[in-house]
Amino acid sequence: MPELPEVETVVRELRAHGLVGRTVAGVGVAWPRVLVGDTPGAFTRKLRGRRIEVVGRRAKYILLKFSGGMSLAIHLRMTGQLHFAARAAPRDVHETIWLVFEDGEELRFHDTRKFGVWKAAASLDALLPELGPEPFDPAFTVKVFRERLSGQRRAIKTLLLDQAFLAGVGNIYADEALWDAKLHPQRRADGLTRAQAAALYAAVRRVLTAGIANNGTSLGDGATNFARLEGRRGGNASTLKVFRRDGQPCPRCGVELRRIVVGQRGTHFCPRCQRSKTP
DNA sequence: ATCGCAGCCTGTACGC
DNA sequence: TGCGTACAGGCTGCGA
Repeated sequence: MPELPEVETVVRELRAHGLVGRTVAGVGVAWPRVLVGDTPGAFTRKLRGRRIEVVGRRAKYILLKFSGGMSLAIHLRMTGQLHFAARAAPRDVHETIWLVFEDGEELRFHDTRKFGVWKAAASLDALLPELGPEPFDPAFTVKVFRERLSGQRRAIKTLLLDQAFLAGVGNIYADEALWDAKLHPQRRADGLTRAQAAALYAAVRRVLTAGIANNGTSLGDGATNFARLEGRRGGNASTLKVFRRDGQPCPRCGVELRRIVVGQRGTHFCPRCQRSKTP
């Protein structure tokens, strides 16, 4: 569920809570598969005794850099949530892994669907898959975006969701950006005009910026929705124009919004504003 | 290169 | 109310 704005929100809150400077005294693992490729023992040996020096983000990964050149990547996937707790506080059944700090507090990972992943390694290359540019990297200009689009025959929405093409965009913000740019989700990516590519570039940044400003998007109120640190909810849902609003009127033209499937993902758009599949 | 599908899990919403 | 089914914001691996 979490996309770039949601992960960025969590990262900022981790910093604000004072995660930097903590030293790992131990690791608790209730669901070993969260570690993918490491046993709990091997994982613990990588982190124990190390101090957290930097808390950052790359794509949808939370990155913790530790003393001695070790890094930890956390991917929240669909339902991952982080929260701090006193060591003695009771554990929820959905808590799959936690760091124990020397000060007695714990950073706990609550993950209902258990898709989330924690991975530790000395190099970022070993930690992260191939990832496209960060949408807010100054080097990621509209020119770069256009160059990356060329030769891409896939549907534009599929491309926006491809983390190797562009990092951080997920289903919500892809739909919102395409509506903003007035582009049909199934348009062939290399068929966009110069102006359309520029509009999409701006739209992606605009919807992500709004998402961050509103601390992410939380929908509904079940246990499977995005929550910020400590279970707080993001406020961006009220700004969404099309996502999961099929059947309701388009905020721009009033026509009923529709839902289709593109690349096996639910896709929401306005059949009037976002018209042609082909230029 | 690109596509579709299964799989990883559990909770929620909806139809009957 | 209960039960079955579809669906979910992510990603990977596989075969075609």
